[in-house]
Amino acid sequence: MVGIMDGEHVRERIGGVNQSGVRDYNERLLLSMLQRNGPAAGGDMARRAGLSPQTVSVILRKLERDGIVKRGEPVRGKVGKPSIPMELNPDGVFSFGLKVGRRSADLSLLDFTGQVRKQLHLSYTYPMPQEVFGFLETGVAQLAADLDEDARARLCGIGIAAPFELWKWHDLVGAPEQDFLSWRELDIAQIVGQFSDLPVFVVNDATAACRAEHLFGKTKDYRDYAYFFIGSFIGGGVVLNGTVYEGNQGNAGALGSMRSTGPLGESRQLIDVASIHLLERRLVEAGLDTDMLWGHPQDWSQLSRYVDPWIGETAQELAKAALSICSVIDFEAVVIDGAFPENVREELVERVQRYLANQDVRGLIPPEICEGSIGENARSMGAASSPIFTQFLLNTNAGLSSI
Amino acid sequence: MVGIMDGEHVRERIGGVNQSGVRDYNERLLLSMLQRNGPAAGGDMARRAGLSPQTVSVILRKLERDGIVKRGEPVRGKVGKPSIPMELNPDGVFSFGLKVGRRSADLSLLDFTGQVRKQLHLSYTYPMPQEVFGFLETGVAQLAADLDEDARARLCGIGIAAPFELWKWHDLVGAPEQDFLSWRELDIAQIVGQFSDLPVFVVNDATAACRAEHLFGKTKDYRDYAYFFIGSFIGGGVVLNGTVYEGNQGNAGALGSMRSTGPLGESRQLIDVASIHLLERRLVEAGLDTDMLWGHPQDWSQLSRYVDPWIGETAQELAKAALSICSVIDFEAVVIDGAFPENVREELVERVQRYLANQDVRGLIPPEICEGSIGENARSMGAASSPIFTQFLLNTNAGLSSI
DNA sequence: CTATTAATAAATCAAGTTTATTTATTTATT
DNA sequence: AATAAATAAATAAACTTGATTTATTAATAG
Repeated sequence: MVGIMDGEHVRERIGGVNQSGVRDYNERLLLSMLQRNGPAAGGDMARRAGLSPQTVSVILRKLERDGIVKRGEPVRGKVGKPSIPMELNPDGVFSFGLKVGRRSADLSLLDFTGQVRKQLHLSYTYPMPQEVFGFLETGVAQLAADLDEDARARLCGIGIAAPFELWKWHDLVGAPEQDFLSWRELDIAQIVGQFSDLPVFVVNDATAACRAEHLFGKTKDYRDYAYFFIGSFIGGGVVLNGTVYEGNQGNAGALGSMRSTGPLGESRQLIDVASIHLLERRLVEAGLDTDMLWGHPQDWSQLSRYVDPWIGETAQELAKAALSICSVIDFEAVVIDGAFPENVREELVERVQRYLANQDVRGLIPPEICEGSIGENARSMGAASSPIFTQFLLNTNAGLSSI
Repeated sequence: MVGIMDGEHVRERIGGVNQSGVRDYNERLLLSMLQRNGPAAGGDMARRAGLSPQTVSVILRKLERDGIVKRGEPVRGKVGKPSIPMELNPDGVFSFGLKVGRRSADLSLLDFTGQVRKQLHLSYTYPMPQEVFGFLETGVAQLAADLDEDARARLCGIGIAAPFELWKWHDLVGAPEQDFLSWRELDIAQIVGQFSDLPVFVVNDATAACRAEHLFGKTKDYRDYAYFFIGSFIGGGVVLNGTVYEGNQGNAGALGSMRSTGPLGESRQLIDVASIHLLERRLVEAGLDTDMLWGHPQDWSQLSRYVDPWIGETAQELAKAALSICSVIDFEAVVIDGAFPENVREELVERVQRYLANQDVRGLIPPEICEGSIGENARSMGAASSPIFTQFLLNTNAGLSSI
């Protein structure tokens, strides 16, 4: 089995490959194919993977025995024996995902196919470790208690999505610097380890959202793309070679730090000119209630007087940033999502496309600009998908060398 | 054997792995270790690669039989049987590299260890296909004729480094648009195929330079870095996970297209503000002879009145670009090289470091800025290294799936 | 001479491939 | 409607490849 059952976690190897590495690779490959393209018969998968039908058969039967894939309905109507499509077993793997945000935290229980089975929510004025991890501890216990014994044994980890260097936020969120600095000293894995034996994965929040979009989103199947997630603060993620790329230091896709230039030629960062907190500030200045921004379901239609110009400015900045991004890596597309209503996303993407047409693209292959499809939940879903990805799916950026 | 001898070229596979894939991977891994870290004994390599000594022994003996590695002098002085370090056989593989530049083309014959064995040079006012490929054809014939039969059989390919969308250059180089457009229709592999059976690899020129630096340079062994090559026009390359990353569409590291902003807030590209052609133009405006820029060996000391301000402006732009680049991928370093004298490179790097200190690095891990070590020849050497890399070394970005 | 280490041969093990068989269908024929 | 032929899927058995384990030999320092 790929990982969880025998407690075999992620090893960082430098080097050579042996047969069990091959088996692990091929297992992950088949699971990734099912994850990405949906149910498929063994013979079909063999053809696509370039493996012999027998090999695929052996691997699939083992995965079936382990309960992480299951047989679908036989497909009749063609000559010959009907084919039996195999599919991921939704109940085969479960995972927790915690998103730590500017104003709230979400805890999701995800199944193997990316369905959010349960979700808990916590609001605050700003996040503090004790409260957040208290929420996580009780939440994990509560959600796990609702599962039957078999499902509980199939919990494969806890993913935690938080902004990079959260402790530097104190001025932005209005928290006392001294208190907030305690985030810095935190060993998250150690804290979580005190109340759970599940493996813990800490990820950048926007990278988590990117992973959710990549694994579970409806976006076209691009091999390489950059991803924006516009929340209180804008962030980004990067997909290379069909796999989310976190970066050697875990800080790839820090697109909020892209340089922009103000009207007076002064240097700014994207985070200062293309984030929802700008819109929020304008609402505050206008004496309006900012809770309208974060309602469930989200509806910004009452705010169009403030939202429309915000979309315009944000789109302009995103268009410029998109091209700089594509100078570094020749992404096929730039995908945009965020914690806003769908019609806002749609409008934003359309405007970016329009601005892009007027940019200087010498030396570049201009990317397609398209909408993400998950929205606000992307971060906690992406957090939860990290343990699943690491233990069951194929990282095409790591080769065999670091499985 | 990895490739050349049995004429087995690069296949793009999508999928699964079998035993021969494993063998190929491990062979490439051992060769890459020798390439990167120099001679090493089998046992030592086994330890580092995490393979059994036996496996390494078998592979090395085969590579030795094939003549691409050879035994070094036994190392005595330690207890036990002396170890026999293995090393790449310089005469084991040869490759041609053609650089097509703004004012000249270079053809290099490279050996397996990266030594330029022979080099030919062609100058022009601007490059035209017929002249360039004529030079390549006669040059390849001439250099091959100088080799003995065994060495000739070990030629593994022709790498060609040219700028992206060369045909769009006509206004920059002062060529008649109509003539120059013929570059566009060109099927380079087909043209070269008419006079040579060697496999042909076309690469972006700056990416080629980056590969030369990565394989043969003295730069510290960073896992991920961005690379600038400043020639007539500035270009870039990208190293991810210890391997040069060309990009899905072959246009990764198009750093010349990074956006910059002029004093009036107008949008410009790096290529317009950080290239040697700017310096050249100023020399022309001052009525000076631009040949001083391109002499061999290069000496710009007479030009300091023009060079110093150029360095300053270039450094400022590079510092800003470096941070945008590191927002996309969390590179450990930014390496700077170019077709200029070493003291210019040194000064430039120092200034970039100084400018970087004043930049807004919120949300980023600031990269180290350091000097490349190869200089002008990097592009043709890098071009020549492409066939060697593709056929003998390990692409850690491709996994096993696309070897 | 002994302890130690390097290199490699022989036997073993793991995983993919090839070939052959079984099974469930559809399609053609009677 | 009954039956045979063709086809395709799935899998079992034998085979092949390549890494690992264990044992042996070689060379050297002390």
